[in-house]
Amino acid sequence: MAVPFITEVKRTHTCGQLTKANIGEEVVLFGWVQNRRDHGGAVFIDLRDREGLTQVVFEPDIAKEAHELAGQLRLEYCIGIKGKVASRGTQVNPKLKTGEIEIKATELTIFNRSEPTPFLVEDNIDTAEDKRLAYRFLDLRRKPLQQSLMTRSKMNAITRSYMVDNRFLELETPFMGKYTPGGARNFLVPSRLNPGKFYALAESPQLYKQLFMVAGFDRYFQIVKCFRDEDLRLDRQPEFTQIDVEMSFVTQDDIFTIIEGLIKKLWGEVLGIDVPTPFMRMDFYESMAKYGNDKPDLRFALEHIVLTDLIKQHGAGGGVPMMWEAVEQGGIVKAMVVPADKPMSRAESDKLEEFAKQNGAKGLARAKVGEGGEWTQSPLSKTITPALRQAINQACNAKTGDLLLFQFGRESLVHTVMANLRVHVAKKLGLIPEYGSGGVWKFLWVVNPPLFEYDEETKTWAAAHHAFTRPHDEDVQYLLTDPGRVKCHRYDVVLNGFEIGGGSIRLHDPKVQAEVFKALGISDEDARAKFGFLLDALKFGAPPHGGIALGMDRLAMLLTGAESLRDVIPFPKTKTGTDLMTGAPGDVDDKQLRDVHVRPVPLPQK
RNA sequence: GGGGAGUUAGUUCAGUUGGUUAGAACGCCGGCCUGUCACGCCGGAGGCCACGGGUUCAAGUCCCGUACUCCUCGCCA
Repeated sequence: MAVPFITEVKRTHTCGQLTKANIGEEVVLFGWVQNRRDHGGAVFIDLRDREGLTQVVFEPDIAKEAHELAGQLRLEYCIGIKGKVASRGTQVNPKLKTGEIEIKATELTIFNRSEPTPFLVEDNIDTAEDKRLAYRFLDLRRKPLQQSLMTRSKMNAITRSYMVDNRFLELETPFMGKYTPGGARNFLVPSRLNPGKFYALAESPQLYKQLFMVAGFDRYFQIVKCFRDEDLRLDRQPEFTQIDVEMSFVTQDDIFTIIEGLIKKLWGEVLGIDVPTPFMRMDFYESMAKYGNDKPDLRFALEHIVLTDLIKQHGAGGGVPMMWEAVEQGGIVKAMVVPADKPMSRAESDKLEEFAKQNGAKGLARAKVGEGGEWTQSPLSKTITPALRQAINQACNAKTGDLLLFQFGRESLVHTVMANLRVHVAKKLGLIPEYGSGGVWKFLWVVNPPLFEYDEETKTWAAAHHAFTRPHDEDVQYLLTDPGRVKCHRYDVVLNGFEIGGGSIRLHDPKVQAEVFKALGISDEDARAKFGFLLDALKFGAPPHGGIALGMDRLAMLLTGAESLRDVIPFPKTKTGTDLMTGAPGDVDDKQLRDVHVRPVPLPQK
C-alpha cells in the first residue's frame, strides 16, 4: 500500500522546474515544507528545494489518505510527494517560476518531521546574526544563501575551465609550512613528532608558487584556502579562499590581460554583464591623493583636494593656525566638497563630525560657501584671510551652497579619515547605485606603489608588500640612498572600493635581491635563516616570473550583492573568530596537550 | 589593544518622568474552513527583561562591572 519513496519511486523533477509544458505528467518531488495553507478541505503546501518552490495541493476527493496526512505537515518537514501536474487556470502566482502549475498530490510521505525552528526559514530574514550562525544549517536553507553558494560553485567551475584553457596547471601546495616572519600573524600547529616545534598555516602559497616557477611549471593556479590570524572585518575571515596565480616569462601587462579575461568571463557567465577591458589604471599616489586609500570606489566622485602646498604658501599668515601647524609638523591638509545640489542639514554635517571622530579624527572642520565665496557655519571663517579662503575655494572649485570638509594632521590619519568620510558621505547622499538595479562595476588597477614603507615605531624601512617584489629598474639606484622613492611592480585590482586581488612581478635577480635585503636591514644570515630555500632556488636559473591572487570570497560577495563575506561562506566565523555552531575554538584535554608538547599559560588576573 | 552600538517570549520589536498582572506581530498548540499563495476566523500556551553587583520604599527602566554579537581604528607583506 505504502508507496516506496526513494527506493523505487525516484525524484523526477526539482521544485524549480515544472511549467505548463508539463501539465498532465505524473511527477515525484522531494523537498521541505516552506509554507502551508490548510483550508480543511484543501491543503496547500509550498514545497522547497534548492531550485525553487512548487505548490502542492492535497484534496480529499483525489487522495483521501494523503490529504489526511497533509494535515499534519508543518514548516520544514522533509517530505516526498507524487502527483499530477495541473494547470492553475487563472490563479497563477507570478512570483514563482512554477507559478502556472501545481501538483495534485496522490501520495505523500513524511521523511522527517521538524521541531519548530529557532527562526523562520524565509528569504528576507531579520534574525540576529549570532542566532543564524548558531543554526547555520537552517540559515543555509534560505534562498539567498543557497544562491550565493551555488554561484560560488559556478565561479569555481568557470575559473578552472578558463585557467586550464589558458595553459595553467592546478597544483597544490601545503597548508602546514614553515613560519616566515613578516606579514600577517600565523596560526600555529604544534608538531607531535617534533617536540617544541610548530608548523604555520599558510597565509598564502606565495613562496611555493614561486618554486613552481623555478621548477618550470610555467603557469600555475590554485583555488586555495589561506589562513591569517588577524582581527576580522565584514570583508575579512581568518580562513578565506584565493584564486592564486603565478606565471613565468611575463610582464605586468601579461598578468593583467589574463586576470581581466577571467573577470570578464566570471561577470559574463554569472551576471550576463559585459565588463569592458582593459581596466583603467591608476597610479598609487594619485589614488592616495584623490581617494585617501589604494582601493578607491570610482562609482562616485567626491574626490579629495590636497591643500598642503596651498597652506604652505600662505604660511602662518593664512589665518588658520591649526592647518599651518599640521603642515609645519610634516602633516597634510585635505578637503572634500559636498556639492550644493545634495544639500546637507546642519544636523547631518554634525553627524559627519561624529563619524570622523569615530575614525580617529580630532574633529571635522567645515565651511559652507556663501554667495560671494564667504564661509559660514564655520569657526574657520573668523580667522582665515580672504586670500587663502579664495585660494581654497578655487582649488576645490567651490560653488555657492557647497559644504567644504577639512582634515589635517598626520598623513596616514588624514587619508584614512577622509577615505572613510568619502564613502560615508556617498552613501548618505545616495550616490552609490544599488546592486541589481543597474549595478555599476568600476574595475581598476592601482599600480606603481612604493617598494618600502617607513615604520614610525621601529624607525626602519619595511617591505610594503613582501621582500621579493621587483623594483622599477630606474629606481634600483635609490635602493640604499633614498628607499622611499623606489616604486615597484606591484598591483592591486580594485572593484567598487574593495581590493579584490593583488600581486607583483617577483625579484629574480640575486644581486638586486641582496640590495633590497640590505635596505631592509636584513643581514645575509637573517635572509638565509628566513628565506633560505627560496634564495637557493633563485640561484639555479630561476625564470622571470610574477603573479597575483584574487580574493574569491570578496569576488563572490560582490558578484552576488551580499553585504558581508559571511553571506558567501558556508560556515563563517564571528568577529572574534569563533564558530557559534560548533563552539570552535574549544578546549582540549590534557592528554592531547601533552601529546603535542603544549602547556597553556594561565591568563593574567585582572 | 582603542572607540561606538546592541542584548526584553522561539523570532523581530514596543515598553512613558523608576510605580499594580511586561505588550504586539510572526511562529507554536487546539478548533473551524475546498482555491490559498503574507490564506482567514475563534481559543490557548509561552518571559530569572544576557549575567553579577549597586542606588531606591520600589529597577526591564538609573549607576558600575562581566559575557556575547555587530560596526570601526590599529592590524591584515
